[in-house]
Amino acid sequence: MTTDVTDAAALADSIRSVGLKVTEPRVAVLDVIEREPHIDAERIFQSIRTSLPGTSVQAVHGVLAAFSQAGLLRRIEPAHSPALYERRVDDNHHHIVCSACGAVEDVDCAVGHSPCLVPSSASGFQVQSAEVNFWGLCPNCQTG
Amino acid sequence: MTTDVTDAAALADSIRSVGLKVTEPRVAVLDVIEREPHIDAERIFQSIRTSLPGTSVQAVHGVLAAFSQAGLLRRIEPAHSPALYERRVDDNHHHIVCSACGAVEDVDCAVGHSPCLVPSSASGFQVQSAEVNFWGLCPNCQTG
DNA sequence: GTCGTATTTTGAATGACTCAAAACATGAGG
DNA sequence: CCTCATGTTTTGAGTCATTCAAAATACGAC
Repeated sequence: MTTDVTDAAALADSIRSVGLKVTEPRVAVLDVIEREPHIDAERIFQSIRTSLPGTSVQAVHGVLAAFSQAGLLRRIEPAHSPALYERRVDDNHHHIVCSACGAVEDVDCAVGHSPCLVPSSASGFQVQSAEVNFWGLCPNCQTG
Repeated sequence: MTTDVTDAAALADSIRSVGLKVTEPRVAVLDVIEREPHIDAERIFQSIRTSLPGTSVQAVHGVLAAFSQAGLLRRIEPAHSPALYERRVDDNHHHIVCSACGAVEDVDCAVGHSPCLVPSSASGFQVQSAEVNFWGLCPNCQTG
């Protein structure tokens, strides 16, 4: 149910590895995202508030900002949804969101490696990254 | 500089054609978006406030909501930016945003027709639409 | 164990947008 | 052309997600 010692150590290592101090709130936040990817700040706060009384949503935002900046987390911002966070993998994967219930799943790039980084015409822009979100109905919300 | 009669009539027609009543604020908002695509509610309000004193940002939001719902406008929501609006064209084009100055340009689909609507694995989702935003540096912000 | 600095706490403030009730204008019908 | 019902806008308040700032605190290098 709760984090075992091994996991906690691994989480602490990840945090240390990007040059950040290891603190209780940070380990707790990373742990929650580990077990539930694509979660927003509010729900992270709800998950840790029992084990860390005295924490606030603002604190969670602070931790998330530090992690995102350090490259430990990836922040995704689908339309009509608060920002969601996931542990960063180096691949360039995208997301599919259920327009009915909001469920989010990972989706690999359609063709081989990041075709989405090569738009046909970039109007002179130097393309650095792409943000791709698919919308549809998840299996549960497809009635029939 | 300002809308001539012909344009105003054309705008009114577009509005009527989707079954909405033609009102001053609506014509004004559509006119602004016509000449400056990818604009947000606040800036639309700034553009029309002189010619329509007594208008408010909320009113603009109301007009935009009505237009979006009627399919007259497309609403795009890039990360770190308020919602932007553009006159809807039926093609499935995407956008490229300058990470420095925020400039937005249209981008056609990378390969032929909407390849972005066919992710490799949809995890059982019924894909309905895709939201694709590229990020990079616009010509102006590329120093050197 | 001590101490400087990074981090968290606490509380307030912002930006973008939505909601609701009252005043008003559009355009269909007479 | 005038009237009236209904669709729109106005006005004002309220919400949600997030950020900012100052004070209190904890991490971990020494």
